[in-house]
Amino acid sequence: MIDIKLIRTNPDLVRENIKKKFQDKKLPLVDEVITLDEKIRVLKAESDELRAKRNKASQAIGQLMREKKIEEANKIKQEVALNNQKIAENDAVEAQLSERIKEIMMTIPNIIDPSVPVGKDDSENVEIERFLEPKTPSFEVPYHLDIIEKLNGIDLDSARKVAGNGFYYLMGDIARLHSAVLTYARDFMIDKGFTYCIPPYMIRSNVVTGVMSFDEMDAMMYKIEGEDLYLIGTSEHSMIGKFIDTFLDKDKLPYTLTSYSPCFRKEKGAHGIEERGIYRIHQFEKQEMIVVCEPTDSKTWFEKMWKMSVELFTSMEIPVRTLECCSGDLADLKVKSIDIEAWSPRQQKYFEVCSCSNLGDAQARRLGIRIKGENGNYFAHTLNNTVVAPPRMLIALLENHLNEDGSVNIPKVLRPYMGMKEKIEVKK
RNA sequence: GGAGUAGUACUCAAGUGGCUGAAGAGGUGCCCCUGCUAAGGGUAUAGAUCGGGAAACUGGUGCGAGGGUUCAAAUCCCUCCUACUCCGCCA
Repeated sequence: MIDIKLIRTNPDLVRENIKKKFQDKKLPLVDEVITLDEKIRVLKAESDELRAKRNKASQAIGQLMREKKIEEANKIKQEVALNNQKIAENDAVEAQLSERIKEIMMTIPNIIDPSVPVGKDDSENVEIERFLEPKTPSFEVPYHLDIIEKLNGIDLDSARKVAGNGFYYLMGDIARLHSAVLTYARDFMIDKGFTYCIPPYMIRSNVVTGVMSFDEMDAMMYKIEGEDLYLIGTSEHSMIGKFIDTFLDKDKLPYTLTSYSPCFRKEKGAHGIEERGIYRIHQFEKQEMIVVCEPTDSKTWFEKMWKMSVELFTSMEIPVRTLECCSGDLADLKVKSIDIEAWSPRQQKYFEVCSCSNLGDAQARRLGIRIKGENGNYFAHTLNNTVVAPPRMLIALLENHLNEDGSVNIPKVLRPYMGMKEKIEVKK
């Protein structure tokens, strides 16, 4: 959500930005919101004046009542009643206008960073840099489910019976590896100076509507029956919710948090063949990082954050590349975003495992996250990035460390979390 | 889950319909007096947010949140949230 003042003072910048994002349909909205904004301000001024009149009249009535001049008071009462009718009418129109303005403002995209490449969709995202040499094993790498099954690491049949499609039992060493990745990633982030946090896994509806649109909510969130509670789709929901409608102390910034949570998603809609197994599921676990900082620091944090992801993955000996989101593929709230993609030896291509985003002040404006400044308050900048999201990242791990006999090598950094085991062996 | 009490500005706190956008105190800023491990006196300072104005300034909203009653609500009514105490239940 951008500042409506920006539209008042620099509508061309906003229009340019919309064009860069190939959302030309939205161009008329700029003019509409300008007109509505003018209308509502005129109306407000009128209402304010009427209210001022009423306040004065009410005071006068009080004065007269004290002096027991009841009749005079009653006369003024009648006038005020008329006044109030007009106020009520104005209020109704005002509510309508402001709702439409809000609706529009929610859809007008955030101003993207000048460094963001212009492009229509994800096909025009730009590869930035590769880290570690992508491997091409001499043998055929099976689908991740087959790798895991051969290691007795998963029971989908029982899961389907117990909870339905989209759930899993991870078993034995695979389950342990899953936890090891999370624990290692947690410690990695703590070493980077982030504060570890376990947030609520359910949130109230007012937080949900604060962090996403109705359509997103409908497509993703599970509601608890009979309660005003939803299961979180990512800990970002709880973590950003932590800051809704708050004033932050300048000297406590930046907030650098790394949170663990299970994530629950409905995942409505059809899924492709490549999304079988544990790629897209209703329940998974994730370590996340978020930063709330001074506006002047967000660019620096953005660079630091995606580099942390790269470092984390390369430390587990998984080749990755960074891919910059082009203007058209960038979500409306984002200023800039970089995906980290891990190498899949089976598919001989990279696939997304992390997404690092700088939201500028758009999210903070929408949620009322402000910093107390010496000369007035201003909105903070917010950023978020995946640390690791197993089981998905497990796919990358297993494929990259697979041996021809079906066993999987455990990267050195994970061994302390795996009882110093070096390998997960195929069970006979 | 049941019963009770409470939620006012940076903090504590007064306030049961108009004279309260908020007494009083603490805190903080400045000044004075005094002088030694202190204290006293004076004075200033009220947040947030949306408007108008070049500015001085000025209008609206605002007393946990949202509704309602009224010419007028911190004050009365309803719903919700939070905290505390007691009871019940339970990892």
